[in-house]
Amino acid sequence: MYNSTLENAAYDIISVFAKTIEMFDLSPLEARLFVFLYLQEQPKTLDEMSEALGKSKTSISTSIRSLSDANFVTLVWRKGVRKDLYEAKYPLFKTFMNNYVNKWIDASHHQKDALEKIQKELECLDAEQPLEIMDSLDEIIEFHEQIASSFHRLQHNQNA
Amino acid sequence: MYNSTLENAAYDIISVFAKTIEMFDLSPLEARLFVFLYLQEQPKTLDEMSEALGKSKTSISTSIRSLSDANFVTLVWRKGVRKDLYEAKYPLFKTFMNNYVNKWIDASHHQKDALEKIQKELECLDAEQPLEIMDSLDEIIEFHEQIASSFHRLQHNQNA
DNA sequence: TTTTTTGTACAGTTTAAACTGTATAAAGTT
DNA sequence: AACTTTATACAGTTTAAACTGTACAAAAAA
Repeated sequence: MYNSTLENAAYDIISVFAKTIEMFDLSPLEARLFVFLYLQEQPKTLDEMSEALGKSKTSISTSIRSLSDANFVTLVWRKGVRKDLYEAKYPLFKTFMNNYVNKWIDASHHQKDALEKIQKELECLDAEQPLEIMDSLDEIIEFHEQIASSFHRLQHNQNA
Repeated sequence: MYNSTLENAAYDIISVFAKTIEMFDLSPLEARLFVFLYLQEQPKTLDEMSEALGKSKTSISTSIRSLSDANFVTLVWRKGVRKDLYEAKYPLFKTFMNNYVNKWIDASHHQKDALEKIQKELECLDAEQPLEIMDSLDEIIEFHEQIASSFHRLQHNQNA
């Protein structure tokens, strides 16, 4: 009875916290998986995660790979243990916020470049008549600069 | 030929810019729709948007409603015109960043409340043995506080 | 080398999201 | 009041995402 309440609490924490983690652009399973690992004392194997979350091993494998690629979890070696062991990266805030902010900055730079390329092509056209679209394009490019600089600032303030 | 190049440019701008707008949690159609309106001088009707984007009127109707609910577009009245006319909200950055930051702040507060409720319930249990999960829960709650305060700061710095 | 263990590729299934077309209610026009 | 016009509710279809199970390749154990 006591344990059951405790397990319920763990389950509730996973459910709530996973919702937050999803906001960092992780799929529901990736989010649950990360949170599960975060709450565990010891690194876990694919089979343990599969068992604990009630999902197929394949599903866990693909999800844990995404998490690993994004650097939210790390593979851990233990002598004598053949299976892959994964654990959640620490600390929470730095790990997620850095990743997230970088994604925004990279994306806004990339998009801005694409827009400036279009802008150059438009300038090469008949420059006589003033094109309203050029003004919009300026605004849109500035919008991307504002995004980049905002998230840049967020990254700096992060430790404050 | 000239017009065609210009139209291509407009199409490219819509495609690129819409990708950015999608990052603010808008669906692909919602994003294209907003960008289309943004590039137009005059407010547009459902039929015009449907025609321009090659989507059904129903689809436009539901998407424009979402945009309107989120305050990214506004209904405009013109005397003599019976159809609903929509235009994009200005300015870009303020409109989207405010909305986005508020979504994060609201969500992190809401999630934090849910976690603190779980925390209280856990405290009411047998408080004798130190539960590791309580420590994790503290960290997780702090994580939510850090999210809220970061985005709060982002909102303030926004005008700088 | 043969056998076992472990992670992942791949094909197929289930589930959910996006979209369409018809029907209808509400409002405008005659 | 009868007739149009316009937006949306709803049911059904298409498209994409999530997930599963079998099969297999790489590595370890025998």
